[in-house]
Amino acid sequence: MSWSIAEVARMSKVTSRTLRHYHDIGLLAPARRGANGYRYYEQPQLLRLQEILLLRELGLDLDSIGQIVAGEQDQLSALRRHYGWLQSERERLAEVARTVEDTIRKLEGGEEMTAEQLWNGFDPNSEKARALAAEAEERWGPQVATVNRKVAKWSKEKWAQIQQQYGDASQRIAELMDAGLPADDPQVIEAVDGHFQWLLNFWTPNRQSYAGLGDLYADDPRFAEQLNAVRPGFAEFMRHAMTAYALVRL
Amino acid sequence: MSWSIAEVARMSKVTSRTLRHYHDIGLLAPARRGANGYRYYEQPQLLRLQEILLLRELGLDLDSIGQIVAGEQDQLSALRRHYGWLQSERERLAEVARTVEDTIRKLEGGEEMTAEQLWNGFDPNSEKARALAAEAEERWGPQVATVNRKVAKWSKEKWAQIQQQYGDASQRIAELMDAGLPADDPQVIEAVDGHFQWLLNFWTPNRQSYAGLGDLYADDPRFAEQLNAVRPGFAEFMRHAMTAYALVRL
DNA sequence: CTTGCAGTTGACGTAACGTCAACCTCTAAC
DNA sequence: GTTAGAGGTTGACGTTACGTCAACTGCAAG
Repeated sequence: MSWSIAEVARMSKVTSRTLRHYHDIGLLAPARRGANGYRYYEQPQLLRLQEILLLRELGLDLDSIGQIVAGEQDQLSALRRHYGWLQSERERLAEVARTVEDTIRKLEGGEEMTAEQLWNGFDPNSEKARALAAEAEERWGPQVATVNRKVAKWSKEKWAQIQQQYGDASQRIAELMDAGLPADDPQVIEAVDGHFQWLLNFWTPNRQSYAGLGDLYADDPRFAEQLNAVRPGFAEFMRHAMTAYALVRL
Repeated sequence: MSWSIAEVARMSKVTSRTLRHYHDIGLLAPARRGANGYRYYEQPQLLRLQEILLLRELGLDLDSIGQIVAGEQDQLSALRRHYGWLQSERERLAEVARTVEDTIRKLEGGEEMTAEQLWNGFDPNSEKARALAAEAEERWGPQVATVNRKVAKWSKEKWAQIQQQYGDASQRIAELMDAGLPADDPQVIEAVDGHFQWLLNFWTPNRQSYAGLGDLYADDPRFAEQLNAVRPGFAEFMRHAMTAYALVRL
């Protein structure tokens, strides 16, 4: 039993380009090649591929992976080394983040906040956020209260991250809108998934509620104002895009 | 007043190649070019360079930096976005590290520890480490006790990181030894700096004590055994290299 | 026989430079 | 006046892990 490159790609959720690349760098050669040059893989190659992908998920580079699967390096010591690297990299990022934070504070001291800096409006302590939260609690009940309690405990780091996640998602969607794509274009749907993933930080929508949130975005002037600050007409575009997303994916 | 590319490079601690690169990508053009094609920079360029380097230290990519110094993007919102990215990247690494940790534990369950996995021998709870610590305390007194108390509080992440720092440093030195370089070669000295930096996690040596440690490495059979496991003759090489380092740098 | 999907081999692009190579220019010493 | 040495120039390749064409071939179905 042997499989073609596309079959292997589908089975292992990698692209055929990746498999060709692995062949090029000698990480995973196919079992044989057809007279036409096609690559054919068999059981042992699949097992090796699984091993490779497992190590890849751990963040190891292909070179190290190659040494490990070839038995040239001890897997355990390679992982220990990698673990140490991960820790120091993490610490480095933490230090950089601290410096960035200090810089932001210094800049904030001198400058007033501009509208752009408030583009997302999701500061949990803002008037607007509090008003929305109270209203939401009244309209949707105790679930919202749970969310409110959850997010109140988030650190400023987590807030910054989620804020940026939202910013990135709407930015991507807005760019597709700029490109003239319709709101139900597959690319737009895919980009809306970024918004959906972001929303999962707060609650888990279903088809109805996600589309409903889209309506709220366009109908509630406070939301609409936020969104249209990104691009004129963005709120309406989001409504359609979210509805399309809900239909296709939820 | 104008400066040549090498002068600017020295003043700002970047390479001239970097300055040429920044010119190529339009991030920092020189004030003028001589008839011979030489780049000449003046005050405004230096200021702009300082700004660029400051942002670079914060981990921003050159593209974003370009937009900021060109005034096309708000510095504050760019930094906020970057801060969010740093946090999510940090969290991603933490998750990967956890997975790696789990994998290591699984592997450890099945396999015996090999000599290679113990190459550094710096597990603080090992017999060997305890014996050395007790002896050191007897020989060098209360300073060692302080260090012992300090390291006892380190987390396993920190230990892994420091362990790997040591492993990397000795690996680099050993490779230079393989290449046949003498122990006082500038490249070796530079590599020994990695060992010195690692040692700073424990205590701060001076010229005498660092060279003394080198002697200990070669003379004390317990240390020598560790080191010679990396490469035969490595302990003796380290003694010379550390002595050379102490003379040149300390 | 055509259509269309799936396969092939290049080759370029990505980030931020490091590191040659081959050649030119300046400065100071002999 | 020459020469050595430091410093300048423009390419161009290498790094990571593929994505993304482009141009072409193979194979099965209508």
